[in-house]
Amino acid sequence: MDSSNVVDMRASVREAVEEGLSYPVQESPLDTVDEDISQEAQNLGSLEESEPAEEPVIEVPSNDTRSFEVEPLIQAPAPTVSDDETLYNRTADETLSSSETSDLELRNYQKELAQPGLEGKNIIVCAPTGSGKTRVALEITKEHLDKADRGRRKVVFLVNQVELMEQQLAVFKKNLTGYRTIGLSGNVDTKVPLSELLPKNDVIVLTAQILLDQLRDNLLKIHDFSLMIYDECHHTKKGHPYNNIMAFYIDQKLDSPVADWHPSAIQERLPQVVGLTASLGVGKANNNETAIEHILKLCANLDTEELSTVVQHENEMLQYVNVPKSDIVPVGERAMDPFKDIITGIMEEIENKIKDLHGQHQLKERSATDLDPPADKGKGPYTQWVHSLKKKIAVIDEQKIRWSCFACWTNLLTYHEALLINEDSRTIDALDYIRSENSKRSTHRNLDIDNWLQQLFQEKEPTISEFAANDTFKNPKLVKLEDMLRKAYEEKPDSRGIVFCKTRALTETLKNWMLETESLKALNPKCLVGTNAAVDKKGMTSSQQVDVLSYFKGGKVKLLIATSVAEEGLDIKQCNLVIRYDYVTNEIAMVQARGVCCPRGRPRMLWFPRLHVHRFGQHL
DNA sequence: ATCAAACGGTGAGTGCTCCT
DNA sequence: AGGAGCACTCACCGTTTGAT
Repeated sequence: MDSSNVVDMRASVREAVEEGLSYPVQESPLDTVDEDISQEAQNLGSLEESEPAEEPVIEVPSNDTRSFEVEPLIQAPAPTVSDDETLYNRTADETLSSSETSDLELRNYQKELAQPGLEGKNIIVCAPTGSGKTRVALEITKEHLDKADRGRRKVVFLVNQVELMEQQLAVFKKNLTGYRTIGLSGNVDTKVPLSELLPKNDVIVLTAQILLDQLRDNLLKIHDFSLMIYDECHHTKKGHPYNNIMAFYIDQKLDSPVADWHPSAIQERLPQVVGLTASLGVGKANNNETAIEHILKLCANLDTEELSTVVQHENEMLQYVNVPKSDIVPVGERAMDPFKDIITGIMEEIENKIKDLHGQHQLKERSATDLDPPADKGKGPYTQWVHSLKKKIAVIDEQKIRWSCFACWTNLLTYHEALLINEDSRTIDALDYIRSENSKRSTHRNLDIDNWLQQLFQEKEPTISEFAANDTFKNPKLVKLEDMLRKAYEEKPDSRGIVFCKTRALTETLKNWMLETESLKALNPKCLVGTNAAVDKKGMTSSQQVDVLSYFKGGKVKLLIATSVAEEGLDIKQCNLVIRYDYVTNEIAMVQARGVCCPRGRPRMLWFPRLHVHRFGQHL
């Protein structure tokens, strides 16, 4: 299907929803949200929280749709065996404890969440991570399957990551006795196509892409399933596989005449759709209208009748859900940064050289302004400029000048990257980076320029080295980080922590820094990054990931330094300290990461938001 | 087992238009 | 002139698939 079709479809359904043709989604309760949202907008982070939990609970008497505040209304009293949702651990005692929970009754608030789903409605279950959404989904699945003859009903549980598939499959297998459950993902090496597995199983746990491929190839139809559950359903938008799958659903729905849009008639042909999420998010919205629109869009995409949130038993839920203490720690930049000054000097010389070379070659009318770099090196605009410069150099005809310019350019890029490293990490890391890049550089063309460039650096190298070793110019961010980590682990030596940062390279330099720092060495920090990048680009293989995680659980590694890979889905029970190292993403990740910690001890979120850093600098 | 390619989401920055 | 809003590009991260 053409993607423009998808969009149109979506729009028309949305209109239908809004006009009340199919399901009247009441907007009025949203009014109660207004204050909260505008308040958030003023919040500096403004990501601090975005609880869609405050969304309308349609058809539930909702005179008091309250939000779960991030601010700890109640300090979590730390139940001993926490939630059954986190079954990532597969050690013996963990499995034991989870099997114990399997027979437990649903908690009241979970019953509340499940209720509309049990009635067969299309719902989105919206509750914080750790509240046991999977348990709710299980209950709905069970009820759904129990109601019909064996084999007549098929449930598909969709996830967006391979590891989640394994996690959820384990939960379903353990708790859904009497039914046949199977899991499938791109990583599972099976020659049996999904369409053949389907008749032999009652519940299938899938990564979304698999189902999407089958639908596209016409091997499966939406009505082959009677219940679809979307884990982390806030992804159901734009071109995400979830949304593409729902496009098939909506296709089928629109195929039938409007007169047939009677709930019971629809149920005959279409599966029930259940979404699970901690937070629907508000997209790029920065005001109420667009926020509401975003949420309505998601609801339309998932053909949702009702948003299920906890209202009546909120207090009970708060006992179980982890409400971490969250701090924002403003940190200034280095008061004096000789490294930056020296490197900036070198870069200016190179920039001028490029201008010269370019001038020799280029015709007059080529505007020289293109070659004027932004004043602030080591910042975003400069990144843009450097990369656009590459294109300009590439079109120089004369080979020798092009080569020379290119040599200058690669140096410039290296220095720029080094400044970025210096910003978030140690000067020595930045210096090492320059050194290693320099050693990689080929000089086989024997250009004068290479010597010139090398000399430029070598002249300054001893001075830089000296500064790098000088404690006076330490990065304040690192000083603060060390301080916090040291205190946290002194207070509770058996803590586990995660530091989130933006790039893979930064995870590496932070790890090295910790290993070379006396007070942090003992934590034995390890990096956790995604599997996509090749190993030589600081990527990891999935087996390495598993290793690191098991070390972390076992306590051999007490601190993880991770990119966004650890944000979603990975439930790491023991973790009670989360630090976002100058890394602010979006409100969903925020809510997710909050859920990563367990309620034991005193979980904390600590931010180093860039915004604050800047503000602070100005005020000083 | 490993890698690259294709694809999608996100944030940040740029340049354009429109409005005040 | 200056700001808001929008579409666009880029870099980065993630996933899956398929080839080696």
